[in-house]
Amino acid sequence: MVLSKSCEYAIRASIYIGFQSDKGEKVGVVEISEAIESPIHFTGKILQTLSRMKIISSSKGPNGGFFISDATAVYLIDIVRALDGNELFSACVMGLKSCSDSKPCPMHNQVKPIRTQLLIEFSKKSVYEMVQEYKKDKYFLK
Amino acid sequence: MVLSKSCEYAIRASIYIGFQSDKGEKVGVVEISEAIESPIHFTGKILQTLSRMKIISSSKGPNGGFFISDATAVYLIDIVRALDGNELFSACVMGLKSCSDSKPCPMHNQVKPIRTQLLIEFSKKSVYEMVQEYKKDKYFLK
DNA sequence: GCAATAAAAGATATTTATGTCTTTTATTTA
DNA sequence: TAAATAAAAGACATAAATATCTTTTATTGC
Repeated sequence: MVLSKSCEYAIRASIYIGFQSDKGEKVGVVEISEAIESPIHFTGKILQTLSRMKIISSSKGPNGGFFISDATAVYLIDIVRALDGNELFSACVMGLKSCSDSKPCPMHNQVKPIRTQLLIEFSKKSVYEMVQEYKKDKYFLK
Repeated sequence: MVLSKSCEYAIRASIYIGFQSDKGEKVGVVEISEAIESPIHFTGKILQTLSRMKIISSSKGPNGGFFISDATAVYLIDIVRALDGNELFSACVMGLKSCSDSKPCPMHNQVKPIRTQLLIEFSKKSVYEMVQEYKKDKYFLK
């Protein structure tokens, strides 16, 4: 798989939170996990991570919940890096310790532009944009 | 990570086996795992899989070992598919069950050409080619 | 202050991937 | 046929990812 399950849930949760924030609403973990079809408690953990990473915000207590103050400022790449780190864009395809630009593995140079492209696409896509598309029913979150 | 550890080891093992086969030699799992710096018994399992999948060949008994009869006929994509399946090229980035060409997730259309490109590169690279580069000391196997 | 709410945090469980060890089977050579 | 060799197969162990459950902390409204 390209991204971990945690990361997949994180992306979907961020979109749903962004969608609710767009309406001025905060949203709790139960509603989120129902909306994106993910395990509740596991989702809670992921939201904690996203919160610590300042990707989403949260408030406790009644009328509390998760929200995103500025979805135009959060990009897909931020979520991916927060959950899965940068490996996808940097680790050698063959798992070689010795692989580098100066001693490249057989796939190094072929994979490099592909990764760059993936990084570019992930960097271009904001949560805001994904929320707008979601509002237009262009896709589901499960 | 892009590929599983099993798959990384499988690629490196295949190259080393191809390298030995090129010299007309069969090679055992102990030598392979030393050459590619991988856990011996785990490597044994992976070689069994590659063997079942007809990617490499093996013979038991004295002077037995693993070999590749025609390295020009084995491509990187074959090894990747044998160990990791086709997910890397097909599974939805966000893990959506509903994602498809007609109801694409926000990254579907951006990721599609990238995956196609990765598939093309994996399909172009033969074990033979990787062995030739290895013979020229262009890279290490660990 | 008290009760209710909801996230944060911690402990535990399950599953999957990774790794190890032992036994079995096939082959070769003497 | 017996001994040695090496892969195949099976059982087991460990680590990491995924998932669940319980307790704690912060906040709100009464």
